[in-house]
Amino acid sequence: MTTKAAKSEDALPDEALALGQQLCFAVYSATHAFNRAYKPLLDRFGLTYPQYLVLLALWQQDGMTVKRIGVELGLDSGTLSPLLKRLEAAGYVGRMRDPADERQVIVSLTENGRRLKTEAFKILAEIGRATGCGLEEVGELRDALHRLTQRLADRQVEGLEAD
Amino acid sequence: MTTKAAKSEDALPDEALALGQQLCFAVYSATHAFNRAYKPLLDRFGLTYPQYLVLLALWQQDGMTVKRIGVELGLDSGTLSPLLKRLEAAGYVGRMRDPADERQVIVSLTENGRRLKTEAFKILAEIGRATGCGLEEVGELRDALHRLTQRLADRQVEGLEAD
DNA sequence: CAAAATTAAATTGCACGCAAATTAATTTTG
DNA sequence: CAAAATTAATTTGCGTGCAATTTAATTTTG
Repeated sequence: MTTKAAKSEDALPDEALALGQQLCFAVYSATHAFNRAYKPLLDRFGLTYPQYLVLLALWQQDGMTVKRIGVELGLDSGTLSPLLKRLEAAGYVGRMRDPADERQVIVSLTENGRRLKTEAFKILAEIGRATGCGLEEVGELRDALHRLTQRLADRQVEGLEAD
Repeated sequence: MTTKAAKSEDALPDEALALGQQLCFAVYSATHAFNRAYKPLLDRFGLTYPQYLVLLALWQQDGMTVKRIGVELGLDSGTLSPLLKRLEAAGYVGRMRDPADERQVIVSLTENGRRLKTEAFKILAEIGRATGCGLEEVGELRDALHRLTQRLADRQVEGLEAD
């Protein structure tokens, strides 16, 4: 025990830094686990998980702008532009400039994209089984994560002026 | 309501597909929120979040092989090799072939890398504040996520033979 | 109303994350 | 013990994510 770091800092024990103790790592790992679980289900349709998220958003509200989709998913145009181009190439969505405001691009489901919605319910059920959680447990965990995300995001906004 | 998809499939209502209802999306969003929260804290050291995870692992157990780090973090060598090369270039770790088994590469903290551990306690405290959760709440959420991750991973392994 | 500021997408550059192929070393086995 | 199989890293290729820049269109202002 030659390294007795941070003893006077916060009285945090060494184990506080252990990976298994970190909430952020638990979230990080769960994200990857979900990605791996979705992959074989989405591969059949040539979709990636983020592309699937875009379709989820469009199934709820078709004809959104790139900007709006970005707000829904928390992604910027730097991520969405090439992703949407691939979704278009795959034949699931179409893109066209809004005649009323040529800056905006409206993304709409194609017939194929709409058809896929039926399959999504099966994917949803499959993933639901894989999580092995009851509906109530899923709901609680989901809400707790939403609250956590919100608090982290709030900090970001405040932090622009604070120390 | 022209699209009445999946009515007979699982009796799942349309809202079941809403982004806000998805546990996977809640996890996905939380991961990004953590990334954004860590970014300004890690930028000062020229570190990315995954690089920071590697350091967390090495602070617990120095001198691990690439393979072993991959097991701890759930990453493969395709991700770790270039990441470790950057950590080495930044002066936080050194890499050398294991003389006893030349296939393996042992990753060790440099003096600089060890020194950074002290800062990590401050980062940890800062993030802890940003989450705005009590220790108990963090612990419960973390454990629930670990259980979820485990169940998803189990499915992956089984799924190799099952339908 | 024209110049300046703002906004929406797209583009560029960099770092994951993963699959697949490659290389080199070790272990298994015939 | 030599050939075959296995293992550990690296490399390559592709799709995110995000910061920063660019381009084009719209809104604000002087």
